[in-house]
Amino acid sequence: MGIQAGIDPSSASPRMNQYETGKHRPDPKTIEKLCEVLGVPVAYLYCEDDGLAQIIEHYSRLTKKDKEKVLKIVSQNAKS
Amino acid sequence: MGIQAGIDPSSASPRMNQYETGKHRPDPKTIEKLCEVLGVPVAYLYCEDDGLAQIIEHYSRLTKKDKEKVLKIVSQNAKS
DNA sequence: TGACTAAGAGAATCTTAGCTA
DNA sequence: TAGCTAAGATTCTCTTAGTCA
Repeated sequence: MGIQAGIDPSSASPRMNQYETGKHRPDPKTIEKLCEVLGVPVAYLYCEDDGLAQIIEHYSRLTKKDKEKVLKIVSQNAKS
Repeated sequence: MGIQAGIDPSSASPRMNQYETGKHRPDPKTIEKLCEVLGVPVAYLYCEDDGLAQIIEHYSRLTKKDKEKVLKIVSQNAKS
């Protein structure tokens, strides 16, 4: 289709292969939609560090208290 | 220049304006280079949540013990 | 049938040239 | 001079058509 109004199922297979082989990357709009469907923040896909990836994946589901705990650890360490 | 072999200083000004006005976004290679220069992980730029952004910004500088503490909080909460 | 690839179409950014305060 | 914009050149992805196991 001419106008890009969503993800076209008929070309999903070639695109996935192009991503996997490294020939192309998904463009930003596609990345956003993938993340919506997957229920993860966009930042998650740009993460090389596995530990950081876990944090990003679960951060939004943390309780307020646990978010505070994490931020405290991070900001205390940032001072030094 | 024909070949894209880096960030061209002579067109930096229009590009920054195009990013600021929302007319264009930086392409992925440019984003990577910007993050190298800024010393932040790529994921940092894709972060809407300020708390999470702080975590990403400082995570790589945490001590091993503090990384473990953070991961513990995240994984405990993920179970429920 | 499903996984994968090549090549052209289409859409996005980058560059140049020029305008505005 | 610095900041900003328009439009074409360039580069990249997406689609189609087709091959291969």
